[in-house]
Amino acid sequence: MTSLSLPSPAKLFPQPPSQRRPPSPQSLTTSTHHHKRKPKFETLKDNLIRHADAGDIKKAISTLDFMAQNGLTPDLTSFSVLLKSCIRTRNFLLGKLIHSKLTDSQLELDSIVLNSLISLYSKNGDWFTAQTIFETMGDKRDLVSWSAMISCYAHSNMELQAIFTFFDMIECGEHPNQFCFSAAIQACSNVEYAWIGMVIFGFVIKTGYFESDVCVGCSLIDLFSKGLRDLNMAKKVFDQMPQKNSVSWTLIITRFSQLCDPRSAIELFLEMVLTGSVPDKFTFSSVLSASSELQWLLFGQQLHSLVVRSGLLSDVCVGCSLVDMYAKSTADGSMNDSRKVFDRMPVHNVMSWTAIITGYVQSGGDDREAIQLYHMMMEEGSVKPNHFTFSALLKACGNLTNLELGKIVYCHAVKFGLAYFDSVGNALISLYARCDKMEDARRAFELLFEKNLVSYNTIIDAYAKNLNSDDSFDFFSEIEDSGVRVDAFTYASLLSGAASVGAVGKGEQIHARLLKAGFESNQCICNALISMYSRCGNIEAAFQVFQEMSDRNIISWTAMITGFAKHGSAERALDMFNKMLSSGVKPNEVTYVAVLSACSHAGMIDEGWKYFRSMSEYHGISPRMEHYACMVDLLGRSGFLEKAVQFIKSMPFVADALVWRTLLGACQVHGNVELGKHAAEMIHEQDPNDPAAYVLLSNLYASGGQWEKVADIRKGMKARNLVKEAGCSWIETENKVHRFYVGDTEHPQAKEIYEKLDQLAAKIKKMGYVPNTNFVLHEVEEEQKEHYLFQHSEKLAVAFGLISTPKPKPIRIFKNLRVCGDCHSAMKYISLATGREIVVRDSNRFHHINNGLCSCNDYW
DNA sequence: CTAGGGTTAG
Repeated sequence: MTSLSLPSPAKLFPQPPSQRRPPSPQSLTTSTHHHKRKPKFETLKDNLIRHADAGDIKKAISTLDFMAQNGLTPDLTSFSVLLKSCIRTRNFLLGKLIHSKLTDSQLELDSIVLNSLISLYSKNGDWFTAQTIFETMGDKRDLVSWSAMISCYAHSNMELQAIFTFFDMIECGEHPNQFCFSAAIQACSNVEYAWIGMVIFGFVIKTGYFESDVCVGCSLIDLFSKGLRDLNMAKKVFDQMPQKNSVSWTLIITRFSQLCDPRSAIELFLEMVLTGSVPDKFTFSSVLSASSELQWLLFGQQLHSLVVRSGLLSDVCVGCSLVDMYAKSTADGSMNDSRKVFDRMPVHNVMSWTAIITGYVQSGGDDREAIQLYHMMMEEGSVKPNHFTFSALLKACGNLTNLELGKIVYCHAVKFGLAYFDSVGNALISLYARCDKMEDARRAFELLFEKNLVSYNTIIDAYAKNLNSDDSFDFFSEIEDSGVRVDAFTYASLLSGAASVGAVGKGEQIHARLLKAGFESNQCICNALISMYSRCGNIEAAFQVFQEMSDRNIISWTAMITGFAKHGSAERALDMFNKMLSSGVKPNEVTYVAVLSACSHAGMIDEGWKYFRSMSEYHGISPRMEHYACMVDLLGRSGFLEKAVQFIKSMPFVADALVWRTLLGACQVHGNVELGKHAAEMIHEQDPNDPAAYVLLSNLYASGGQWEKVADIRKGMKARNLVKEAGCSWIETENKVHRFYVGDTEHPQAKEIYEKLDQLAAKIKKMGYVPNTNFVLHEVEEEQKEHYLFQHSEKLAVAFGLISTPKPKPIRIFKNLRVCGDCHSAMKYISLATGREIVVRDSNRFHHINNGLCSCNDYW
C-alpha cells in the first residue's frame, strides 16, 4: 500500500489558509464524526471516490489533501479515480494539478494511470505531453496506450504519425483491437491516406471486428465517405453493419447531407424512424440542416414538432438548426418563425447568434436587423462573436452599401482577433466592392493573410460586377498560372462578368475552358451560360445550352423565359413558361417578373392580366412591387395611362419609386405632361435625390418643346448636386470592348467613324429617314440639333461596328440607358442600307434590327 | 484508462 514516509502533497502545493483548514464536518461526515480519533484511510478513500464519481473534483481533491495532511498518503487508485473524473468532466486544469501531485507523490505509476494521463493531455489538445508520457512508458504500454496515442495523433491533424504508430504497434507484436482499428481508420479518412485505410480495412475484415463493433463500422463509413468520396460504398458499409444505433444512423445521414445529397439524408432519417431507432439531438441537427438545404418548409415544420415532442427543444444546437431551417425555408424571406424559435431558446451560443444574424442577411435581407442583433449580442455579453459572425455582418454592411458601418464592424473583428480569418478578409473585399471602392477592394485582397480560391473568386466576382471584366479575366489567368484549381463559382462569376458587359467573345472563351475542365453538366454553370448568351444577345446559343441540359431547375427555366422576354419573343417566352408548368416545376416570383414583362414588351394586355391573376390564384405567390411595376408598364405602354394610375391606387401597399418611374416612362412615350409631373412628384416624395426622375421629366418637357421647364429642372439638379448618368454605348470586337460617349473623339479610329456616319446619314436620308430632333434635349437650331443627333453614342458604336466587323456577323451594341428614339429609327434604316443585322441591348431589353424592322415593333 | 455522430460560412 502506501508508504507513510513520502512528503505530503499539501506541503508542496500550499493552499490559501482558508482552504488549509480541515474540511467542515458536512463535507467529511464519516471521518470527522469522532474528530478525536485519527481518520481512517479507507473511509477517506471512499469519500474521495464518492466525490469524484459525482464530478465534484474540488471536494475530492480536498479529501486527497486531507489524507496527506493526516499522514495517510493516497494510493494509486485514488489518483486514478480522480483523473478519470477530470477526463469525464473535461476539467483539464484540475487534471494537470492532480498530475503534479502524482509526480510529487513519487508513487510508481501503473498503466492505468499513465493511460489516463495520455488521454487527459490528448483531450486537452496537448499531443506533445501525451507523446512524452507514451514514450517513457516502456513495457507498461498496452493496447489502451497504443489506442489512446493513435487517437491523439489522429485528432491533432497528425494523421501520418497516427498511421505510423499503428504500424509500430503491429511490429511490436501487438494484436490491434477495435479501439486501435477505429482510431487508425479515422486517421486515414481523408483523400490523401484513404489507400492506407483500405489496407487496414482488409485487416479489419480478417479479424472480424467489422461484424462485432459499431465504432469500427462508423470509422469505415467515414473512410469511404470522406476519404474516397464514395457515398455508395459508405452506404454499403452501413447496410452491412449488423448493429445500428443512433450514432451510426446520424453519421450516415450527416454524410449524405454534407456531400450534396440532402434528399437521401432525409430518406435515411425516415427509414431510421420507421425501423424504430430513436433520433436524438445530433440526429435532429443534422436532418434539419438537410431540410433547410432543400427548403422543405413543411418537412421542417414536422421535424420541429418532433423535436418538441422529443423534449429536445432546449438544446442549443437543435435550436440553432431550427433557426437556420426557418430562415432558409420560408419562401417569402420572412424571418418571423426563425426569430420566434431564436427568442424562445433558453440559452444562446455563438452559433445561434450567428445563425439568426446570417438568416437576416441572407433571407430577405433585413441587414439593419442583423446589425441590431449584433448590438444585442454584445450587450448581453456572454457570447463572443466568431469569424462566421463577422463575415455575415460585413456582408450586411455591403448590402446596405454602408462603408462607414462596415469599417466599424471590421474594427470589431480586428479587436476580437478575427480579422486574419480568410472568410473575414474575403467579406471585407466584397464590402469594398459593393461600395464601389475597387482600389480598396484590391488592396484588401493584396493584404490577405492567405489567398485561397474563395479570395480569388471574391475579387473576380467584384471586378465582374463592377463591369470590369478585363481585370476579372486577368485574375482568372493569374489563378490558372498559380495552379489553384478553379471551381464552378469562378466560372459562374466570369460568365456573369462577360454577360454584364456583353462580351460574347470572352463568354465563348470561358465556355470552351469550362468544357475542357469538365464542368459542362454543372447546373449552376449551365444556368450562367444561358444567361450569358442571352444577355450577350445570342438567344439561340442560350436556347441550345438549355436544351442540352439534363437536369433543369427553376433558375434554368426562368433564365430562358427572361431571355426570350428581353429579346421580344413573347410567344416563345410564354411557350417556355407553359412547358415548365407541364414538366412539374413550380414558378417563383422571378419567373413571374419574366412572364409579365414578356407580355408587356409584346403589348399583350389580356394575357398579362391572365398571368398576373394566376400567380396568386394557382401558385400562391402574392405579387410584389416588381410585378405591379410590370403591370403598370403593360398598361402604360399601351396608352392606358389613367387605368395605370387607377391600378397603382388599388395596390395593397404604397407604390415605390420603381412603379412611378415606370409610369413616368410611359408618360414620356405618350407625351402626357400632367401625369408625368405627378409621377415625378411621387418619386421625389420617396427619394428627393433620384436623378432618373429629373431626367425623365426633363425629357418629357423637352419633347413638348417646353425649354424653360427643362432649364428649371437642370438648375434644380445642379442645386442638389445630382448628375445624370452619362449615356454610354459599347461593342466588343476581337475580344476587346470599345466604349463610346456622346460626341466622343477619344477612339483611335474616331476620324473613320465620323466619316462613316456622314456617309450613312446621307444615304439613309435619301431612303426616307427624317431626323427626329425632339430627341435633342437642348434648345438649339434645327441644323445644330441634327448634328448633335449624329454624335449619339449608339450611332458611334454602330459606325465602328460597320467598319470593324465582316458582313454576315450581326453588330451587337450595348447601351447603359434606354436607346434613343432617333437612333432606333436610324438603325432600322442603316440595317436596310447595309444589309447588316444590328442587335442592341439597352437597359430594358433587346432590339433585333434587320431589314428595316425591329423585333420590338417600335414598342418599348 | 482507449473509439463513433450535430449546428453557424464566403
